[in-house]
Amino acid sequence: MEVRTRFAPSPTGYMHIGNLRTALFAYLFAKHNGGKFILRIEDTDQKRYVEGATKVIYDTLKIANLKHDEGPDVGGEYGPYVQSERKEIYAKYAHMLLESGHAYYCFCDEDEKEEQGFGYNRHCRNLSLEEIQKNLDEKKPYVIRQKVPLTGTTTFHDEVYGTITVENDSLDDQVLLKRDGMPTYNFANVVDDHLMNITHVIRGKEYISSTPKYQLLYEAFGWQPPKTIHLSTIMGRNEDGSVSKLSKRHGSVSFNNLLEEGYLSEAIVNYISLLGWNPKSEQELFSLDELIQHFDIDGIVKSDAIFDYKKLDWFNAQYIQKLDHKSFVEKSLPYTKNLPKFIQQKWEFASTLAQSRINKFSDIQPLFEFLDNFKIDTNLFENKKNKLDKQTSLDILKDMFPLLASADFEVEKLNHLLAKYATDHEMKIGKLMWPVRIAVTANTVTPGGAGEMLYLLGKEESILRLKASIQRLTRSRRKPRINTDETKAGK
RNA sequence: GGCCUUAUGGUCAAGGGGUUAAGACGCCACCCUCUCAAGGUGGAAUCACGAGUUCGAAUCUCGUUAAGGCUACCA
Repeated sequence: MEVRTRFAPSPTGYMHIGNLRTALFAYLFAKHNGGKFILRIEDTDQKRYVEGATKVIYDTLKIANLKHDEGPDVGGEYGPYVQSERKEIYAKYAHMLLESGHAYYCFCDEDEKEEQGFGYNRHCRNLSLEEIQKNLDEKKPYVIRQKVPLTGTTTFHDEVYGTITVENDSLDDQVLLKRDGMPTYNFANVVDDHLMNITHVIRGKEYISSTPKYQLLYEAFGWQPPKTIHLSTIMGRNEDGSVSKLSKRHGSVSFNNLLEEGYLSEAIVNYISLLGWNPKSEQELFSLDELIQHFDIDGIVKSDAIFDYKKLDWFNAQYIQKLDHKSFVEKSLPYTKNLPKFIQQKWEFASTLAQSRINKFSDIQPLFEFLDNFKIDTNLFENKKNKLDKQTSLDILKDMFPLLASADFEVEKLNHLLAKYATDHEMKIGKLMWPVRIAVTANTVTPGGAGEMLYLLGKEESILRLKASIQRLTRSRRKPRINTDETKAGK
């Protein structure tokens, strides 16, 4: 039999990363088994209708490369694939249950509950035919509830959690059809999964508790229930150390936000594929095709996983480094808008410095923006490793200055010039590069070496900064003369 | 509260009676190096607790604890 899985999101307007992971696993399982992956929109809650929300779902699947074989937008022989368009179907099946005694009309108010807090008090469970008819004639609003057995147990088998049995008296008479005639998720999902020939239901484990009720529904209809594969929850670490379901307070949790921050879709997919599943090998970097090839229920982990942004960063950095120059420039360009002009103009070059230095594209801004603020601190010229103090730095810079002033500002030429100067003067390369780099950037930490920084700043600006540094160095040397005498005396 | 589920380093996790308890991220150190990255090498760090079964338990059983979920006319 052909494997058919489905992804059944409700259109909320954004795609939670946990949801995307469910879609991924459903897709991978179907494709690994040469089956079909179906998209169904679960929009039975009309109060929560969000404009444009289905588009978010289509876009997400498209960007993540999870191509569905059937769905509202691509069609298929089991449509319609939007639940709000299937209203009559659910009504029909609900009435079948009514007739077979597995469901009943309930005319209670919406807030009718039992005092102890456990579910509905079953007030309407045993209404006489006359009472029901009377209420119906009076056009009293009603819902249809599932008539769950009061005794016995219900058992189902989950492909990852194993066999689970519950007492029927712990199950409530859940609503199947709402007052507005729409089905609840709990009912619609059973009807649709059957009608759409779904063979494997893959969903979050928060549905485990409801599965016995679905099981009862399948039995009432005389249907063969699909196999279930429940997935652990993706959690987030709270500030106080506790964990809870991944939500906004933990960071970006929607696929879109992550994309905006500059994570690559492939990296996100790769990372979340390893959350709750392991390939039983040491491989960690997987393309989607490789994921399809290796995916296996055996590797699904039962315990919850905490989303680790640091590890996502690592995956993303791996994917970024693999990008060829052209695509890196292309993808990174939108993140350079607020950078100083001179860097934007030289982005072709600056991007090569960025590529190995960022985890995500939004790291670009902080990487380069400091270059716009030039505030020299003469202490930065002191560097023990290169045996540099202010005086030697000044000497080097002054000596070097005319050479740079007449130099051709190309990276290779600059680096060559600098290197040649060092060897000519029997100087360690670092001893020369350090003061030059500091002199033009006013920073000890820069995304590249002296040559790269000079080139990035351009000749005019570099010369200006060089002059300024020399001036400041000269002044700082003059003032505390008494102190510097010591070093001179030592020579 | 009731019911269901889960429990190996900080995180993802392998291992399902005998292992020096893999690997990855992160962290630390070193190497490379004009700084920062990248890359390389190495290191610290784990079986929630208590009983039981067994020659032997991270692994099987029971209990405890902790965490999460469900208990909606949400999904």
